[in-house]
Amino acid sequence: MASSRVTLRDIAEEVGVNPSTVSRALNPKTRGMVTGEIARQITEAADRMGYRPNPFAYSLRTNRSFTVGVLVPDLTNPAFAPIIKGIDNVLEASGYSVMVANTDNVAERERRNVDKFRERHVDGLVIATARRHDPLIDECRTEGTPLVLAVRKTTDSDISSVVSDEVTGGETIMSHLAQLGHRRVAYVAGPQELSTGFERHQGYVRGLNANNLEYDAGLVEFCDAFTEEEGRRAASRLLASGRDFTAIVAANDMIAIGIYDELQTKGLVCGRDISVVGYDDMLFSSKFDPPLTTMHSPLLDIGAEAARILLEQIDDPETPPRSVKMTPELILRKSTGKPA
Amino acid sequence: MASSRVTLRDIAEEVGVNPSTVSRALNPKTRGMVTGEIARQITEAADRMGYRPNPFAYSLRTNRSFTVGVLVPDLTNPAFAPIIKGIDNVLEASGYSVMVANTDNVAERERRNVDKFRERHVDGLVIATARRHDPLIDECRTEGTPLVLAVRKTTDSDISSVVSDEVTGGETIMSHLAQLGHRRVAYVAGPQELSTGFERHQGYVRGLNANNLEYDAGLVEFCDAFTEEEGRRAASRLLASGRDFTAIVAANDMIAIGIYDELQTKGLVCGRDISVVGYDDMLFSSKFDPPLTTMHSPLLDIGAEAARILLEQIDDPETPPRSVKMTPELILRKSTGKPA
DNA sequence: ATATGCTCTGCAATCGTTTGCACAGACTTT
DNA sequence: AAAGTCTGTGCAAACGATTGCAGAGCATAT
Repeated sequence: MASSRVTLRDIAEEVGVNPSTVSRALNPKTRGMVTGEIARQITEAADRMGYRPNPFAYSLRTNRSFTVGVLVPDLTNPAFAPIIKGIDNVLEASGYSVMVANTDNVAERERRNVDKFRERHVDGLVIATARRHDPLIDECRTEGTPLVLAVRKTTDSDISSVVSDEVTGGETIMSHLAQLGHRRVAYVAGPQELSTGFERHQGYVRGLNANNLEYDAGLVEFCDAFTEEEGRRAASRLLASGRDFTAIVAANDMIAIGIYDELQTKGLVCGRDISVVGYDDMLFSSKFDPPLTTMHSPLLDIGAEAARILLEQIDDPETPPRSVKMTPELILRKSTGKPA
Repeated sequence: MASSRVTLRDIAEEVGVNPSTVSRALNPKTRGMVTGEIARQITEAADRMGYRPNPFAYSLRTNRSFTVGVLVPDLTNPAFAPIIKGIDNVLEASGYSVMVANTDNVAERERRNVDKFRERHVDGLVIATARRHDPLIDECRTEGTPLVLAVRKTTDSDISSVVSDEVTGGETIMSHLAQLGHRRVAYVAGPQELSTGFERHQGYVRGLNANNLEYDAGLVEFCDAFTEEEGRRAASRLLASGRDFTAIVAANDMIAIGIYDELQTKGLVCGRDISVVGYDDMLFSSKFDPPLTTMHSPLLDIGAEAARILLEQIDDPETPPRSVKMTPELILRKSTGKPA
């Protein structure tokens, strides 16, 4: 009675009709074609016999796999895991399965996995690894499988994406700091080839202007990656520069942690001697020492929305690309205060 | 030149042979059957034309999908994400794709997803949601798809699993505490229907004995889930009991965090007034306030090893079940100290 | 009464592989 | 030289669905 041993043919024999009739009866779209009573018998038999369509046969015939591929730089990074969860939640409800691939930020692995996804004929792709200029994404687009970018987008606007409004996020942070009285705030930027890194930095600059603070190139340091270690090094450079500042804003929470590390080794206490603000509000950022003031990115929602758009696109490939921008929210905690 | 438009038949026509010959030439196992020169021409043509086998056709014929399903309670939980990453790493290298499903600890969702995996004919399953007595797992076993349990296992020993040595882990923690001079240590246990919760508690009891400390039922509180909130409540009960103790060991880091919360609201300072130890050494446990002394669970390795065993089992279904136990490692940080 | 249309079902092809079987030709063996 | 391997290839049948097409049966319109 168990696994998909029972086929359309079995049911057909049971009921005494042709397999094609069974197929039609079981497919909602064609069910109307078959006589009510027969259709009833067929579904009854199918249930009784425990019929489960063979997905390979189905896919071979239709070229649909009810599968989508998800590409992330790091499954274990709290700034990405929620995205996958959001995707999984909506896709599971729609009967899709999600295949994930971890790329550790290496382009070659990204390409390899996208190729694998394509070979497997996934119905769609959600990619969270995009660079602002990304040949891989270009290929994907021209190649034609539905695609939506999550969190990180390309400069290209005619491709679906769902991200958070990074620049106003960055701007808001600056206003918060300005309001507290900070005049000289340093910035530890993320990789500029990523939209997140780029736009958050843009937000910083705008925030400076909006609050009549002047831009000082000596106050911004760039990281090659969104990592603790990079953050620590940047903070170290900042501190060593001898420049004067009362706050540091980080391009994300991971970098902020690195800043925490460096401040601590230098004997500075964050929140009192100097303010620090992060970005993303990733898991446990409220548990750090001190709890981190940060901009909340609605990652779960981003994932869910990306999945929804992808489904639209799968259902109707003619759907024009759609880009949505979620709004982040400032979370005030203990790492910021009035300037010392 | 692009997607899998080119089939065996195309190559066959190009080279002037029968598709079956092409199939044999391209399959390493049967390549020897075909004349060297022809085989060479075939691979050359295949490369040139960009041949990619159609996975659906392959799977339909062979019933192999080169896909494995992974079931976890929570993708975003740092105590699970690394497992998936470990699995993904080894499976990716072997050409498999991994499908993940998030179950949020709800049995019905576990079943639904396992069913889905089966319908999709995954070649194997790794499950990280098992309860000690788990009907779903029993079914899986009798049903026959290769299966390995990760982190959480059933009481059943004839089923492959890879876990960490929880009881000696728990025991070691107690020895550490005893060595510091603690005589009365409380325990906040995890769900007893999970092997982790159960065995870690067992380790606690053994550790008590090993160090000539007596068991006091009033000093152990049970949690219904490995969550911060449950931990907080348990700590609250403990504190309210009026009992005397100088340390609390938590069944995992999440619970430990909850304990931190409660201590803080009660004005107790962890590491000085009272010691706390966690379990798992999940991401950021070194960043908490204070940095958490905890038992490191080699989650990445567990995932990787689970994947390896699964591959063995897939390659040869007759392989007897294998259970491996990884050894955890105590990480000393700031949350433990001499009794106040 | 014939023509026309409509509804339902069956036939058979197809998707792209793999693989058992038959067989042709060459190579041993006696 | 006849008989018996052995090798390499092709043929065709699966695997289990979907779907265009044809036609049977019946009702309606002419």
